[in-house]
Amino acid sequence: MTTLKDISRKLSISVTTVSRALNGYSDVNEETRKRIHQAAVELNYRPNQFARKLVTGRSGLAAMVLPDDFGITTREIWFEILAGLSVEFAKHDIDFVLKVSPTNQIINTYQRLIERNAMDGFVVIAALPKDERVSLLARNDVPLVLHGRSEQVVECPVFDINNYELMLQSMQHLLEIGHKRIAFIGGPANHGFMIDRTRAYRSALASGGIPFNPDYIACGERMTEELGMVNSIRMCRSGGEEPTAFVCANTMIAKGIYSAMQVLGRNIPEDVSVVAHDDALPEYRAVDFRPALTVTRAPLRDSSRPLVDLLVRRIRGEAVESLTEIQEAEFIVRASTSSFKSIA
Amino acid sequence: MTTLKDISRKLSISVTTVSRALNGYSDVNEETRKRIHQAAVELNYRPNQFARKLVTGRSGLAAMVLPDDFGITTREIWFEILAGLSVEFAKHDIDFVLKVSPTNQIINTYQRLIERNAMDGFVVIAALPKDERVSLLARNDVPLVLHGRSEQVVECPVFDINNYELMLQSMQHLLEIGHKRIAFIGGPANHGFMIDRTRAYRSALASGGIPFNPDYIACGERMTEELGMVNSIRMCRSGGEEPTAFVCANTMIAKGIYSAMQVLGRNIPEDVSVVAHDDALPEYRAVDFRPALTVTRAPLRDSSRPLVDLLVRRIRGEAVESLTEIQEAEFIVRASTSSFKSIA
DNA sequence: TTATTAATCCGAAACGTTTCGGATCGCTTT
DNA sequence: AAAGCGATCCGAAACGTTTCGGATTAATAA
Repeated sequence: MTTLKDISRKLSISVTTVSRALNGYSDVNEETRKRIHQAAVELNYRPNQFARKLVTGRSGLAAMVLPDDFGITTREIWFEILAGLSVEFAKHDIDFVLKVSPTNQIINTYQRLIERNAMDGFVVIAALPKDERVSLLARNDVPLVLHGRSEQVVECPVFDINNYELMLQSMQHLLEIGHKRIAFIGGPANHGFMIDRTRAYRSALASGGIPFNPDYIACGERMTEELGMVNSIRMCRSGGEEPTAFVCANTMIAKGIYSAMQVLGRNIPEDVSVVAHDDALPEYRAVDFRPALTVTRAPLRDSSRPLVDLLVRRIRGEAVESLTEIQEAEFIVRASTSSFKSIA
Repeated sequence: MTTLKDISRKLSISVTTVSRALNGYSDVNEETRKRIHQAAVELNYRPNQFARKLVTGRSGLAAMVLPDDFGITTREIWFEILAGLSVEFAKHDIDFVLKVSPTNQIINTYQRLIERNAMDGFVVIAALPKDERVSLLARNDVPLVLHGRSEQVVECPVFDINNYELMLQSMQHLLEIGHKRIAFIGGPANHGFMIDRTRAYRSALASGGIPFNPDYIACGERMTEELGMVNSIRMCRSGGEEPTAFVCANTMIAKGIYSAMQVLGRNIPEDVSVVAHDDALPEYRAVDFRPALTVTRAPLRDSSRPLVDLLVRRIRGEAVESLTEIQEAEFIVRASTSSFKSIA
């Protein structure tokens, strides 16, 4: 392995200057900088990360820790996130380490990692309103970026999609085309994105002059096909008035509703309209639904870059105030929604 | 952060002795070792990984690099593997780093990682007969463990399931209950596990006195439901004699066949038997198939521990010869196979 | 002419560990 | 009494970087 000293020897230039040349300091002559760079590529020099860490305190490592029961969603989704983060971090020369921990020991795992002081930063997914992970990291001055918003006033960079707005769009669309009995099937009620969307759901109802009906809202720990299936069936069979439209927190839930409607002999969109939020997973393409699914679309893949950018800027010491990014979703009307005609 | 020097100062003992005490060397008095340990926990001492790496050459990091098109299988499966590896490595105090790389740049990615010299070892999944990744790593003396067997005589630890044997078991079962037209739907033909299974497939046919029919074998790049669906339909519609049994490389393919048979109006197991190999993914439980699926079972999760054990032992310098582990699959007969009665 | 300044360079210390090569001391052998 | 030995400890160097605080030189300003 070639070191700074090797380059220094070859060129009869001090190690200091070699280091400063390679790190782009201004107090080295352009001419010698060129020679040094050339020698560096000739000798195939790679800085030793560990020597560097020892003196700078940076490790070139960022981590994410996930629960071994995979929390709110499925393996595919987690993998989608992981893959995106890995390639984005690589662009910044940061290695991405994955920690899977028993669900009830997540906090301990963070604690140990913090003590070891081996990570430059963390990405924290699926924010809770009062998130213990966030407060622990922040308290220890460990950089983190949060996906989803947390109620805490704690200072940390945040990336999120505009959950309130996208729910509003879906609702307004359904209201405009005449729906009055609109159900919402979503994820765990305590998560930030669900709070925002529920707020938007109720506010849209209110502005449409429609009273809120608690039977028309369903929350589940895991946003899967099954959740969509059982809840839509339950709502349609409860004896009261059936919903004429469903808003789903993701496309998997929508898929479950599609199956349920088939079983119940209802047609989409003639009998019931369906709208979903679409993370744009390759496995669940909204355009491939039959009928094609109307969605608010915000590809999960697109969140990787802002997440790592924010984290990297935080690690570099940028002020937290400037490190917030909210992404708008795109509203795409397809064939799964149509105006409601009372068949009375 | 507390360092060796802090402990040394507090106890008026040299840094050397503190280090040697903590690392379990024999030339330190039991009495002082106790005092040192106690001071270490009191001060909440954690060794600085980077200082250690600088002198020992070990980093406490292991990596896996995967293609961004997710190669032969699905995201769920990759995630299952990743999660298992992460928790197993953690037991050895090794951080698991995930690298996702464009498929055509995999080798470059390895190259860079090797040059940086920042990883203690790699786990390489889905062995090819002549695996460039393996030869590159081995040539550079970087420890690796291989999942699946590679033809190369290169020295590296290997973990695999006994693909030849499990295929033999499936085939013998089908032959015993009278099947003669047995199809095999599997993954990419160039992968080690497919070579082994195809060999077993043909050898079982031969020992049953049945000629090999190339129309009864189908290989695909990705072992998905779709693959099972289109190939089983194709085989049943090709005009020749339909297969009476299918052997599938995994349960997803089997699921595809189930759908196909339903579409074609064939009943399982009355008209056609189905056997699959089962990686025991929680999402595709063979017992939940209707009818329940006969399988050779070898949970993917169970491979994590042997994989990291082998790698860790290799990193510690154990001789490669002793580092091979082949796991047998369990054969479980369920309702998807029944004896073939010619309806002539 | 002398003092100032800008442009370049460099020596040495520091980061926290491990490890090599002794040193010390009290006992046992000769 | 001298030599040898085992148990226990330690000083100092080394790993490869970064960075602080100058040093040198030549050009510019006074």
